[in-house]
Amino acid sequence: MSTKENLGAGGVTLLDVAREAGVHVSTVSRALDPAHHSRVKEVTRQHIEAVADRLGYRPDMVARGLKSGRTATIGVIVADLGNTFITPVIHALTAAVESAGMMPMIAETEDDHDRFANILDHMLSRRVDAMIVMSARSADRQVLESAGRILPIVVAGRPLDGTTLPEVVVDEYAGGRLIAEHFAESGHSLVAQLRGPLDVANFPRRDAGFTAACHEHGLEQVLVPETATLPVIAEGRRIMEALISTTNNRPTAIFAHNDLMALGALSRLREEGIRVPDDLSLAGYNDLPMVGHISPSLTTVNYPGKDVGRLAGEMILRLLGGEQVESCTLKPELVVRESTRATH
Amino acid sequence: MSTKENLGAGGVTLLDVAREAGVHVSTVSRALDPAHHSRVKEVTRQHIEAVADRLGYRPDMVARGLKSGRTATIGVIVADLGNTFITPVIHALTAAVESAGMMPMIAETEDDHDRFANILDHMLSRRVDAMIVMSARSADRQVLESAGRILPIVVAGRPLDGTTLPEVVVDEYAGGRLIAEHFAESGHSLVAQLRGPLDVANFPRRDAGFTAACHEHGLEQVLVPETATLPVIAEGRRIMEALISTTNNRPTAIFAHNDLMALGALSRLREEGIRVPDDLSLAGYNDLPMVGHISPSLTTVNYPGKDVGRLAGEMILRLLGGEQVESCTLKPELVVRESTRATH
DNA sequence: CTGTTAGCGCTTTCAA
DNA sequence: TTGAAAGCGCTAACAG
Repeated sequence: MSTKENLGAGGVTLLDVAREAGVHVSTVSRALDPAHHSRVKEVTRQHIEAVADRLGYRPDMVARGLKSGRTATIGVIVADLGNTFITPVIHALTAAVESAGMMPMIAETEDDHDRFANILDHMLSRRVDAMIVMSARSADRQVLESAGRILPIVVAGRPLDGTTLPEVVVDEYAGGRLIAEHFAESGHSLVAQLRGPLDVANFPRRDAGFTAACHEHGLEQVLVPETATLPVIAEGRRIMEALISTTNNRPTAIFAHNDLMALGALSRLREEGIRVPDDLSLAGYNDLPMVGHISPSLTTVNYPGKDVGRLAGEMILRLLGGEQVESCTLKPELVVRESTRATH
Repeated sequence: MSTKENLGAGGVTLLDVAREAGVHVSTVSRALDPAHHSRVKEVTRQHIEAVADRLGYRPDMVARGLKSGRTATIGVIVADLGNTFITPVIHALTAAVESAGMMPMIAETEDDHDRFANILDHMLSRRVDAMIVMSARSADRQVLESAGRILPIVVAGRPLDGTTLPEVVVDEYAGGRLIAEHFAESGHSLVAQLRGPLDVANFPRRDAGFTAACHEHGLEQVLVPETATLPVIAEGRRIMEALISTTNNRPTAIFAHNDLMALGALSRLREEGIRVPDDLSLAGYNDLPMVGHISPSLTTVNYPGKDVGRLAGEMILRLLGGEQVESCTLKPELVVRESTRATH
């Protein structure tokens, strides 16, 4: 046990182990570092390991970080933990970076630019080795890219228009198209969107894809001028309300820009006595774990979160290894369930 | 710019600022540290701050952590980010510790003991100043308490039987009672539980409270021997299935140990053509943000996540300030919605 | 194969 | 009020 008692990591230092084992601290350092295993005699190594074990030695990553410049920590910034499409992303990226001995450090912006900037700053201060950012809004680009000149950053899940940073994203335009095509095939002719915040690139892209496919298939759109300030249940309700109260020619199918907004819309529709799908078809986006289990189960677009997470994690690892990487775009898939149906 | 280029924090060190400002690094350190503001002449301080700003100085918390023993980081361990009752807890505790300049570092065990032990180890290695643990299963107690001898730990959300660590929890026994009483008042006489994992203390307590109140009110329980391995949708389905297939006298009201399990049960019941609440009443637990919006909206027990998070954060801060703290237990509230109704 | 040495960037005595 | 100096625990040359 060393003299000072401000030690969070367990109190036992390399020096303690060295003394107890009767060798020099650098020998202990080498013996305990898998990368330098080989540079120390087998029997000393075993002896050192035994001593370290007995003393309960735990490496101090803070000290290691100061010396080596690496903290084995990946900063992960998300917008809203309540939006559960990120859960599989986090699981997969954790698994990916964990295999390299790294650990994600998750923080949440609550979709606020100031909080975003703050978190970025904190993470840089804490010297995370790299970052995976899933919370980017267009206003965040400047500060994010300047951080990108300091350490490797991968933008995941939420695309960022005009960024030079590598991205792992899903083809949102294609996703929007899928919904419109599904509506067209089901015989709808008047449709509408409940749009998410336009400064989160996913949503204008879904809008663009949906709108393009509507044109191609001769669907007419009722435009709801309002867009959600956040992609959440309450905002879905609010935009749905706006649609109900202002329109006299009611669409027969609605595309809510994500599942949470669809949930909000659904509950507002129930209050109004409008039945889904009998009176109105409704589709969401993301395929949250629960939306296949509710009534009516939700037609939606699958979000390949596992792949996004795995690829983002692998990309970070490659970046840290000095390799070049290229952005990649995954394909979404339509999931048809009960909330949409053909017109008669 | 210093010579070495392994600097993650922005590249500018205290020394750089000192040189540029024409003072000694210790003066810069004092000038930039709010706690030592006073010990440096006002005009030098302003000058130093200006230089630091111009150079884009960012403190290196790794170096600071090594020297001072504090990293301004609170480890937060959760079981499952997909279970959104934790979202408000995280928001509130973030707000609480943020006011003291600290940042939570969130990690997820996925309800696995080995992962739990690993994360604990990592966090100790990284010298977090304290930890808030919301993922404890009974098997985790040993290792958790031994960590508790190294740094302050608060157990939150999930109680831990027999622990000596301070807790911020909700009265789960009372919560279980609330549901049974509600069933009794609604005229039910044969009821059942879909129980969560018994090594997570919330669930046996809910069971005990529910069972006690059943006895008091003369309710008979159909016992489902199986318990969920995890408190998730799929397990809710599975236990519901077990109840459906083995029982010939069917209960008229069911208490699922949390909302996710209730969702699973609900979807299984729909397949079976059993209507909720017409044929069967169903209650959940936690009041997840979405369960008031689905159909039928779920009767459940409110989980005061905001308070749990705030209190846990404040408790950690007090512990770090050397104060004594006492465990506290919050009261849950019943939320009656559409999924339960009176028998005729 | 092992020991010596020199710091990483910062805080914090102790002197001046 | 400021400077000098020591050192937190560890890694990584370089010697031997």
